[in-house]
This record gives sequence, C-alpha cells and structure tokens, in this order.
Amino acid sequence: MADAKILEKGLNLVEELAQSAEGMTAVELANSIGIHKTSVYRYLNTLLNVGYIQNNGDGHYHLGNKILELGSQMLRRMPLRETAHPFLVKLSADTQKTVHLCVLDGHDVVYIDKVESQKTLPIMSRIGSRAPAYCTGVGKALLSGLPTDQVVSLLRESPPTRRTPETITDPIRLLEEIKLTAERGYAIDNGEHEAGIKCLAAPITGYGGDVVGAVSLTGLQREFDEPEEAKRMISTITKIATEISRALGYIEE
Amino acid sequence: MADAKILEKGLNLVEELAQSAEGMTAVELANSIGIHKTSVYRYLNTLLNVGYIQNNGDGHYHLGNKILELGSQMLRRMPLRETAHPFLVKLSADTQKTVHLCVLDGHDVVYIDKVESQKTLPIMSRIGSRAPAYCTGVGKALLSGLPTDQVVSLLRESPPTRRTPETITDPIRLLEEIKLTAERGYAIDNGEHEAGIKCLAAPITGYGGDVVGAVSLTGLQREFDEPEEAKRMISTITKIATEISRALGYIEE
DNA sequence: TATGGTAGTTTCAATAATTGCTAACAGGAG
DNA sequence: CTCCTGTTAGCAATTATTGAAACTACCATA
Repeated sequence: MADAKILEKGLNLVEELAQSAEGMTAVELANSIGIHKTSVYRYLNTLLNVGYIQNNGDGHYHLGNKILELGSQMLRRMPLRETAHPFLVKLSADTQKTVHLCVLDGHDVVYIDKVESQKTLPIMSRIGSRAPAYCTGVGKALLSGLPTDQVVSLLRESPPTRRTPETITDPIRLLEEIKLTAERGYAIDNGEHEAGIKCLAAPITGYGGDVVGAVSLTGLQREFDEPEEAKRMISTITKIATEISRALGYIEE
Repeated sequence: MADAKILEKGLNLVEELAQSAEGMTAVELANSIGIHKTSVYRYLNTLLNVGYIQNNGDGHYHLGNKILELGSQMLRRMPLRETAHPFLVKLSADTQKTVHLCVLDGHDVVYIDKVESQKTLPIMSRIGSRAPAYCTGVGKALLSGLPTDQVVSLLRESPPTRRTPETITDPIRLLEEIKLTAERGYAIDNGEHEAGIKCLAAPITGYGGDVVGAVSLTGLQREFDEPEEAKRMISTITKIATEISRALGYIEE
C-alpha cells in the first residue's frame, strides 16, 4: 500500500484551514502542521493556483471558493437529490417543517438536501454536514435497510456515545429500534441527537431495491405531541418516501 | 515561484473526477490525465484515505463526501451568510420569489445562499456555483461597489461574451449600466444571463464600507411586468439589503 | 476447464521532486 | 533607521515519486 505523502501533507493544510474560522498565516500553518515555513509557502502557492484556498490580502489564508464549486458539482450529479428535491419542497409545504434528505456514509449520515419551512426553526444543519447514524431519525431509517450483521459491525466500529438523556446507547436496544423501524417503515428520533428536537424519518428505496437515502421532518418535541397530527405527518412522510422511491425506479412487489 | 507539482497532479485527479458524471476508473483517469496507472492508484489511495474521493464498489471513483463537508464548513464560517440568511427568508416570503446571496470572486459571482419560494421556478442555480459578473444582476450590483478602473480591468481580463440576445457586450454600455446601478442602489438583469429570466439585485455594504455581497430576486420576465409590483419589489429588496448592511455593522452617513 | 480482459498491488532501480537552511526583499510600524 | 512579518530565491542533501513488468484476483466468455 504505497502512498502519495506529499499530496497528503498538502491536503492537511486544507484540513487545517477548514478548521480555523479566521484563516491562518503561513507561519501559523507551519507551526501547527509541523513542516518548514518555506514548504508551506510552496504548498500554499499551488493550492492558491488551483483555487482551493484564498488569500485575504493580509497574511491570512482560508478555504477557496473552488471547494464550494466542487461541492456544488457533486450535488448536481446526485440523481437521488435531483429526483427527490421537488418532493421535499412539497413535504415541507404540507407539514410546515424543515425537511432533510440524507445518505449513509460509513457510520454517519450526510445531509445532501434541506428545505426549510417558512417558520424556520433554529436547526443547525447544513448541506454537506454529518451526524452519527445511531442517534438520528434518518440514520435509523438508513440503517434499517442494511442486513443486521452490517449494522452490528458498524455499531461495533463506532460505539454509541450519549449525546442527550434520550440517546440510546445500548446496542441491543438500538438493534431492536432499527428492526422496529424496518417493520413499520419509519423512524423516530426522540431528542436522541439534540435535546428537545424530534424527527420523523422514512427510508427511500432505489432502483436496485436497496435503501439509498432517507427523508426526515424536524421540529420541536411539542410539535409532535398531538396524536392526530403526528399520525398525519407519519402518513405524509411515508407516502412521500414511497413516491420518491417510485420516481427512482423502485417497483414494490 | 516554486511549486508543489505533485500536489497539483493529485488535485488534477480531483478536478477530473469533478467533471465526470458517472465517476471514472483508475485507468480512465490515467489516460485522461496522462500519468502512469501505478501512480494514479497511489494518488487515489491517499485521496481515499482523506475522504476526498470515494469508491463505488465497482472500479469507479467519484468525489467524496469530505468535499461537501469542507464546503459546509466554509459556509458556516461566512459571517455574511450567517447574518443575511434570516433576511433572505423574509425576502423570499414577502415576494414569493427565489432569493440568492452572492459574493464576487474574480470575474465571477459565487452563489453562497439560496432560498426558494413555495412556487419554485426551474432555476438552475446551486450554492457554490458560479456565473459571470457582467451579465447577472448580482454581478452588476457587486461591480457597482468597485472603483471604475478595477471594473475596467476586470472587463478587459475577461471580455463579455453574448449569452442571450439581451446580453450587454459593449464595455462602454456596461460601465454606464454599472454606474447607474451605483446611483440608484439596485441592478436589473433583463434576461442577459438566461433568456426569459429577470433579476433584481441590490448590493450589501459591510462594516468597512465596501460592498461585500449582493442579494437578488429571480423570476420569469412577465412576473416583473406590472409597474406597481416591480416598484414594490425594488423597494423591498433595497430595504432588505440595507437591513443586512446594518446588521453587518455598516453605518450610513 | 481454459482463456482473456480488467482492477488492483508489488518490487525495484533510476529519476526527479521535496526539503530545509540561509539569505534577501518588500512593506508597515515604532 | 530599525525591527518585524510575509514572502520569495538559491542550493546541496535527502527523499519521494516514477514507470516498467510481473503478479494476484475476479469475472465473464468460449
């Protein structure tokens, strides 16, 4: 297993800059990464040329718009996102909640689309950001499409840690929860990721019959209190998820 | 001016993958970039480790979610975006149009936020994507904040090309248009970027007194036909732009 | 079973790039 | 004028990269 070490070092710079809010000077970078000042300038030079980073004018470097552009190209190339988007808009309009579209990536879910309702909640999620799968509604919906042994090994690789009083950290209970999700076709996050925030999520099945994504509704816990209203939302989100699956070419038996 | 050539080559891979819709195999990449197959595998290996690219399972590689994540971090670190977002939501609700927030990057505008109205138009814009400054409303709003000689040199570096019958390609007329924009405080794109699509845009002034961004309203041309309605939208968008400027710390004299 | 093509890995010596040092230049501040 | 910071230049020693060919593994085909 051979490596391109220099490439790795160069990308470490990008990583480091991504962490810093205000940008960093070349010397700060050199100290922080542990490579010679001169080399840092050389790396910065090529990264500037490619647009991955930008120079503030004073000595501070930060991420460049090229990265936004690459992300934008990625999103444009995602059939799931393209297909699902109109449905998400409709779902958000119907329920007056914030809607997310996610895929699984390792142990995490990645948010690849988001539609806010007019009455926006202070929800800190952004397209491209990540969250652990085991404690989110979308995560459990996505895991519910995997064979049990894969779920088990995912949970073993990154054991659940407590994030709120409601987080389910017991692997056995999590497996039961995921099984339940698979049976009824939707998942509930009862403030397990962020205290006071509740989600409903439903899996999306792709052409091949695999779960390829999940949609969710997010709101304050009390917004889901009324049983009739909750029932209506569950039926709405599962219906939309089914429609997206169909639009992706999945045919139910 | 020394370069880190290998870093550049490695990032070329990323670039190449960004272009391809369906992903590419290692051998395709080797042929397309012109480096040895073995080296491509080495590059791919480190890029995989850092998460910049992903492997489809079959031999196809494509961009990795890490790039989305970096983009997400960038957006989170943009004070302009954070400050402006609630205003954009309000603007979209008030006007029932799609709202964009942009900054200038070289000759282009970069979309850094977007809020869709319920009745969404088929507008192909995405956060992170780019468009030429000279033929967009936001572009003209942003250019209107620059000293004339800088605008001139920007136009000289990348001369306007015709995109629609309405595109203004004469530099003299463009300069007049930008001057007009500066005087009245808003810009109009009359289908100069995409035929049939009209925009209103207003510049946002930051703490230092410089134009740091621009907001826009986008719609079909006929949606702006009625004079009273157009007047109302102009007053709404300039008011919101002023509010955002104030929220950024700009104090009018 | 044999066969051929493709994906991916490994080894190794020649080559070419990176490294880190010192030094130097430019610009701003005291 | 001098100090400090950001940045670039030159150069010898070190180190990583390169590319070829051979090799494994896998899938489909004959």
